[in-house]
Amino acid sequence: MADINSNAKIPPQNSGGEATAGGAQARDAEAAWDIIELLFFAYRDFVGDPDAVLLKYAFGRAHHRVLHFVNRNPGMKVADLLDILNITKQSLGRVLKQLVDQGFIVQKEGAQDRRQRLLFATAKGEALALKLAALQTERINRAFGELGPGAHEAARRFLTAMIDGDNREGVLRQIARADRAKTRG
Amino acid sequence: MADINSNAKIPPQNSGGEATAGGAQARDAEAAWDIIELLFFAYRDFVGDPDAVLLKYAFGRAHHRVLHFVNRNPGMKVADLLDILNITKQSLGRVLKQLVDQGFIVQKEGAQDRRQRLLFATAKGEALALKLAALQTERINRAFGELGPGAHEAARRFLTAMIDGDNREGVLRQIARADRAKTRG
DNA sequence: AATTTATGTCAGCCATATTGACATATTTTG
DNA sequence: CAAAATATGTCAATATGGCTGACATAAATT
Repeated sequence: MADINSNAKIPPQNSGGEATAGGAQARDAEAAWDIIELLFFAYRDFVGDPDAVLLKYAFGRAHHRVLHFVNRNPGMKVADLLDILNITKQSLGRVLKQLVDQGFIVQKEGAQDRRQRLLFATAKGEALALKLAALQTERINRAFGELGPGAHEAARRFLTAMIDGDNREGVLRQIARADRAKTRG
Repeated sequence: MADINSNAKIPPQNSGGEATAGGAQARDAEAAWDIIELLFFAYRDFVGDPDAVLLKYAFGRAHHRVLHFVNRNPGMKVADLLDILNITKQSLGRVLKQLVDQGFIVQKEGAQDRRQRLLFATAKGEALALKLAALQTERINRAFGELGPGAHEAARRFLTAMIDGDNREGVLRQIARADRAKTRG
């Protein structure tokens, strides 16, 4: 299980009588198969939502990731973005250049440190970022609507607990900071 | 936000005083930013676990996905796998061939329909699939351990609700069927 | 017998990632 | 101040995992 592409239907199974070729099954009883697979399918659908919109701009998911985090963290450094995305600067380079060239992101020289190229979403970039987030929010709110109250908090707690322990605080701080950044405006 | 690569630390933010280039923020108040980003980071760490193991076999996430579903659904048809992964047979071909050539998966002619090449994990393949699932299960169980009882059920409900409505039943059936398949052995 | 289905394969292309080397400007340090 | 470190960018080559289109084969269905 890893990242995924997009949607697909679960096909009818042939459930034939053939036995598995392997021998040793039984002690995988405790494996959390349900969560592993639900996470796979849920995430697949979740990231699939924006794809149609991105297609119209000839953008891929790489662009989405960059735009999302830049929009959420106005003035972030290139190095910070690289750390969040965990890609090389060469990989970021191409995608970022396209976003800048097409006016979705601007880079401004750092005030204290003029080597830095701080990243900002333009109005155009923010509009796209919000459109994409709205699609995903729609799915999330639909889910919370189906589940009872408290579902949001439960999901937040579950997802937080799934993050690497040594990184969790940083993530929470980052989310809180971004919230502030985007709320004050 | 979309699929991701692997781990990375959240860097300190420069939180500079620069204002965003865009103008319109404020009505994104209802966007579920927290869930969007938590899902991103949680999934990133979740799929990152197996990467180190896969590296030793010179396998990628594509191999993991194939091996996972074949192991969970012994005797599945190639066409079913294509539908679950939502890739083309040409894409599957390369990865599947490597798994077959290296003895992780075997293909058997269908009994009723001899055109079919039913897929089975070998003992070797199952061992690897279980090893990878164990890593992910470890993370999941750690999370459920931190949260109280009922966390498993809550997570299951949340993730299920996040799946496309028209696909949800199929996913649940698929998971249940796989559980049966691997339990009877 | 003709058609459809399940699968495989060849060939070429694209997006996104990688490593390594090197360049430039700026800040920090000895 | 000179040297070293840092932030960023860029060139080139390469790998992975997707894609489309075309075509092939065997077996099932009509």
